Formats: sequence, structure tokens, C-alpha cells
Amino acid sequence: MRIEAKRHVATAARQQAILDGALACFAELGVEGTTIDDIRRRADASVGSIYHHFGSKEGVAAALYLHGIQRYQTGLGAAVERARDARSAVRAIVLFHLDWATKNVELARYLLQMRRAEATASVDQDVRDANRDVFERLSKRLEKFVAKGDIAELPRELYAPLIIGPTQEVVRAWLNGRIATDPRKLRDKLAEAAWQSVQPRRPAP
Amino acid sequence: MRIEAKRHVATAARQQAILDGALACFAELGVEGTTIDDIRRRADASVGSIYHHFGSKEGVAAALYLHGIQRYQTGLGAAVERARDARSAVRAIVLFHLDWATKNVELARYLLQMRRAEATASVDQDVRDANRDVFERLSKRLEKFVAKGDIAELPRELYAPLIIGPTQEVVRAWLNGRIATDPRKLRDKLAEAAWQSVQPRRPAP
DNA sequence: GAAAAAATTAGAATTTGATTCTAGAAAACA
DNA sequence: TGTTTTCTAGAATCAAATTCTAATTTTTTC
Repeated sequence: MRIEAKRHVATAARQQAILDGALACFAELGVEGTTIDDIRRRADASVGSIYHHFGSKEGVAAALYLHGIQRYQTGLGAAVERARDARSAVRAIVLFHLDWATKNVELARYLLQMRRAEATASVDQDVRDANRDVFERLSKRLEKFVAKGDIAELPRELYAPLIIGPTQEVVRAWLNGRIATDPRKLRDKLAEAAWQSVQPRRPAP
Repeated sequence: MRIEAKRHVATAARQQAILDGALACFAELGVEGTTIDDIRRRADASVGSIYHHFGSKEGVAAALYLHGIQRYQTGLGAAVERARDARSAVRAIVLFHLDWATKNVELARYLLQMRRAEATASVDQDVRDANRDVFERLSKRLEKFVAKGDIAELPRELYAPLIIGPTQEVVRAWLNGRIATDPRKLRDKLAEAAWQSVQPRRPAP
């Protein structure tokens, strides 16, 4: 077979076109406000095709969500791998988050909006799995830093909120138009705050 | 008129019944999964009545959202008023948040889920207004603390994220079942972290 | 205190939009 | 080449939101 998987390629392209069309529609009209027909038109597909590939409108929304999460996490993982010490690892997390959100505004807004929306229930498990993978890799690194004393020993469930919580809130506020300043302007303060928040406290002098 | 506003009372009761029924349905079936008929049954109302009072299913969702936000903010405002110094003010914010979410689980989950959902667009302005009110009161207090040097001088848009961001993330994770520990167990660490994050930094020694 | 107006409730009729279904086209396979 | 599988089309169906018309109840007006 000279040109193998010609269909495979076409299929992937079609699916991507549908997802792209859907994101554009969702951003413009809202998820609820978007009809299958809107997506069909924008992606230049047929109703049958959409249902064949994704099963339902919700299926499209869920697939888009999963894709987005995966892209985010892949990037995050890579960014943190590069860091050589605890401080730059923490900084990398904050900076990557700010960067990703400002460079993928529509997608970021969509992920935020759909976080824990029931429309994504069908991929919840996949999202959890993906989360766990990245999370475990990050945890491994973290533990080493904790062992060395570079990072404080805290209840496990606190690390992520402390490191990313404030940044998350800033990004959310910006994406929702509650603040106008480019959040990247705050990056040094946010990175520093994240770092301080997981520092072992010296006993009071 | 001996019994004035008999209707007014009945109306308020009916509206409340619809909102209560809606919250119960939303919690059990999801917002999407709930039909007007479900709400009608649970609230023992008629379709006409629901539409008369709220205009649409989205209207019901929006009203419920606004109510919830207002209740949360009233409580938060009151909690902070009571604090006499910067440190206890910051602590009060964190503790109130943890407390409110654990005592109003269904509503908290709903608010979180609907945050920035398009269904609430119609009350966005009201939510903003309510937010601004509380926020301004809090800001006034904050400024005094900043002037006294008890709290660091930072870009305005950073205070809320730093103080409430990590707590928010913990609550979110708990409401979504990502963590099982009662978040109130983490309250001292979260309050301390919030406080530290807005402390003026001593220049490095 | 009766007539008029306004607010509220009912539930049937309509409309909108998601989903299903059947048929046909294109590629992979043997 | 014939057969099977995957994919695309779009018409038909179905479910649920919304609208509409007609009562009913309360408030207001004279």
C-alpha cells in the first residue's frame, strides 16, 4: 500500500475540523447557544458525520475538553521537566500557566467554563487519568525537594492549591474580563508568592 | 387593609419554592438534565407560573445563582466586619469561605459550576454590582492595613487571588470529589499561608 | 362595595433543536 | 474484483423549551 491510511488521515482531519468549528462556535455563541447546525456549517460537515464521530453535541464538547486538558498538561509537564531546582520548578509552573492561558485564550476560557460541567462527565475518568499522570510525575520531583528541605512538608492536597491557586484566580479574573491588566505582568509577584507559600518557615526569631 | 400584601407574600413563597425545587433538581439531575417539568413537579407549580416568574429555565438558573452569591457575600461581609486587625481579617475570609462551602454544599457546588456559565449572563451585571459592594468595603479596610504597614503594598488585583486563591482551590477540589479530607482540617495552614502571602517581605538578611 | 385593572396560574399548542435512521459513497481488504 | 467497513448525507422523528389563550385571584379605583 503506497499511500496507506489515506482514510485515517482524512478522518483525523475531519474530526479536527469539527472540534475547531465547535470551539469557534462555542466561543462566539456559547455552548448552549450553539446548535449542531452551527457546527455543521462552520466545520463544513454533515449532521451524520458529527454524530458518527462524536455521538452527540455533548460528545463534541467532551472531546474538545479532553483535548484541551491534554495539551495543557503536556506543556506543563515539559516546562517543569526543564527546571533544575525547586525554585525554578515552582516558577515554571506559574509562568507556564500564565503563558498558556494568554496564548490560548479561547481554549482556556472554554476549559475554565467547562470545568466540572456535566457535559464533560463522559470524559471525567480520562481527565482524571491524565491529571494523575502529570500529577504523579510532578509529585516525584516535589518529594525530592521536600526531602532536601527546599520545600516545606505539608499535607499532600495543599501543594497544588498553594502553588497555582492565586495564579489560577488571576487568570480566571482576566479571562472573565474582571481585570484588564495582562496577567503576565504579575508573573514575578505570583511566582515569588508561590515560592514563599511552600517555604519551610524558620521558627520565629 | 388588615392583611396587606397577602399576594406579595404568596408570590415570594412561590418563587422561593421554585428556586428550592430547582436547586434540588439541579443537584440530583444536573442543570442540563433537569427539565422544566421536573421543576414544575418538585415545586408543585405550573409551567405558566414558572415562566411568569422567571421567563425561562435559564432565568431560574440565573436567579438561583444571584441569590446564592448574595447570601455568600452577605455572610462574608459580616464575618470580616467583626475582625479587629489585619491578621484576623485575613483569617476570617479564609475561615468563612471554608465554613460556608461545607455548610451549603449543594449551593456551593452549584455556584462553582455556574461560575461564568452563559446561563447566568442575564444577572452578570447584578453579580458584578454585588461583588463591587463587598469588594469596596473590604478594600477600604485593606487600605488602612496597608497604610499601617501590616499588609504589603501590591497591585490591587493581587489581593483577592493571594488571600482566597489556595482556599478556593481546596474547596473546589473537595466539592468535586478530588480530595476527601474535610477542607476545614486545613484551615490553619490555609489561613497562615494567606496571611504570609500578603506580608511585607523583609529585605533579605 | 362594585367595576376595572393587574398579577398569577393552568395547561394545551407550537417551535426549536437534538438525535435517529436509512441510503448511498469511498476506502480498505481479500 | 467483490466484499466489508467506515464514513457522509440529509430527511424523519422525538423531546423539551417556550408561547399563548383562557381562567382565577387579588388589588386598586371610583
